Amino acid sequence: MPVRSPLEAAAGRPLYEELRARLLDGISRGRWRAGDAIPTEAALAREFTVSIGTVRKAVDALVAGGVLIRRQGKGTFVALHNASRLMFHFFHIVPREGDKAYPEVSTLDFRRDRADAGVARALAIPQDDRVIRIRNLLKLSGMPVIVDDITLPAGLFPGLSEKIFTSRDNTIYHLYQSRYGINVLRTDERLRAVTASAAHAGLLRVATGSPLLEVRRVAFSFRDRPVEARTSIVNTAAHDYHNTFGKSEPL
Amino acid sequence: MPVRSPLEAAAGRPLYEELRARLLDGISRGRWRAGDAIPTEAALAREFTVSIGTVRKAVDALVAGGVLIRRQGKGTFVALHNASRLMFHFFHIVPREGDKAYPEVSTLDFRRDRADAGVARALAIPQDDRVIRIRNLLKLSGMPVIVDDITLPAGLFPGLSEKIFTSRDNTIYHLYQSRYGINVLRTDERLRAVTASAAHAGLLRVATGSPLLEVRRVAFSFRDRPVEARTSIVNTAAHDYHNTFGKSEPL
DNA sequence: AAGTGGTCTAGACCACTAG
DNA sequence: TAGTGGTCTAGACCACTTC
Repeated sequence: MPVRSPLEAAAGRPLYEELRARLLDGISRGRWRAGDAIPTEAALAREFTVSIGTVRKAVDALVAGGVLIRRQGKGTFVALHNASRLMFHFFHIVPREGDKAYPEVSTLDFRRDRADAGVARALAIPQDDRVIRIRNLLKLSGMPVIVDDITLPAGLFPGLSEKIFTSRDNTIYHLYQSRYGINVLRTDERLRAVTASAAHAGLLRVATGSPLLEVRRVAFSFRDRPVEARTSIVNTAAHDYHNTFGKSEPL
Repeated sequence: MPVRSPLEAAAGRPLYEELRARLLDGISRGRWRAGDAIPTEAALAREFTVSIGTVRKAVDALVAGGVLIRRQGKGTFVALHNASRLMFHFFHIVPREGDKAYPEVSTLDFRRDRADAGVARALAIPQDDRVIRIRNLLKLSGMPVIVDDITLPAGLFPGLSEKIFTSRDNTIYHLYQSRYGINVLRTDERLRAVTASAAHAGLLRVATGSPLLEVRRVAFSFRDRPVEARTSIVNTAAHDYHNTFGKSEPL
């Protein structure tokens, strides 16, 4: 008799949907951690008493959502936030001419604070809850282009210090994932044009009042839980915010 | 003996990939037009001598790409550009507070011209090729918010006149599709912050030099053929460019 | 009742990875 | 060689739409 109850045809829900939810639950509860292999398709079929075709359909959905990664001949793994995945999915600033480049990040400020109304709403936490605020300067090809102001709910990142934050050998989202088990699956961004404040103008080496691009981003993890709020101020003199919609359909 | 040759296992390509390409080809060549039903899954399986499962996998891919739409009990149809699809996929300007609203469009200018270097590159046509230029003003809740400058390759839109353009009863992309068989499947957008020119300032009722958001979009049809270049100037005083990345994974 | 897409099964065989 | 995911088949049954 299996430890887990076999899937039940819960309320008209397809079996593969139910299985997908169970797998996602297993990941978010830590049964499998980022980088781990989940059981083989045959093993999952046995465990949940469904056919392999149904397992594949459930796994397909999670692969499409960026939660799992298949490697033929090796297994199916919980997605890791590596640098290239981040660049591809969540970093949208590119040179107007030339190729996409990796930013060089320096941390200007790291402090603990209380959530103001705006941040509290974005992160779905009570006002005055503890948060961590970080200011980063991002350079592209040596030129300062982006000022990031990041706000994290302190409760989700226990023990996070400036030293840990700045000594990471990888991206920020990788740190969230490897140290705190927080996988960023989705982001929501709102953009507007603003004029440079004196502080931003100084950091980005433009005149006060210059037009800059403001990107307000909220990052979400499993169950659409907000885990980071970020405001980026971008000098778009030589860079664009770039984006495509719809899949390319190679014939 | 079928009119079309049955699928051949072309060069290590999966059958469903080959079938997907054939279906896309049939659509882009007019075998089925927008709004038409394609043959039933059983009929396609017979025609191409594959199993229904393989047909479903090919159709799945085209549904995911927005080319086809399934309707249970009725059939599978070539996607139509209706207003809600457009709003959802290709219109990203939303009020900072409140719900997404449909824009009210008025055409300020309509003329024939020759492609300059920038437009020629964006549309992949020779410089000095004939193009159609259109300027639209978009109002949201009665306020002028966006100035659109649209450039179309004239060769793709024979006989398009200001009267036809402005008397349409639906969206612009719907006109492309219903009158010229051009389905917009993908867009590529680049954003930057600019300062308002005198002309834009007047149209958008802001001060000259105000920060505005510039969106440069190229729209692509089948085979990644560019069919429209558009520069939008947006007053982001009360509106945002809004965008999400990654799928939401409801548990 | 007939026809459509939607779900699910059980299994065969292939392509890739590792020891 | 053994084990993994990837492709493909043939069919059963269900849910929805239309007549």
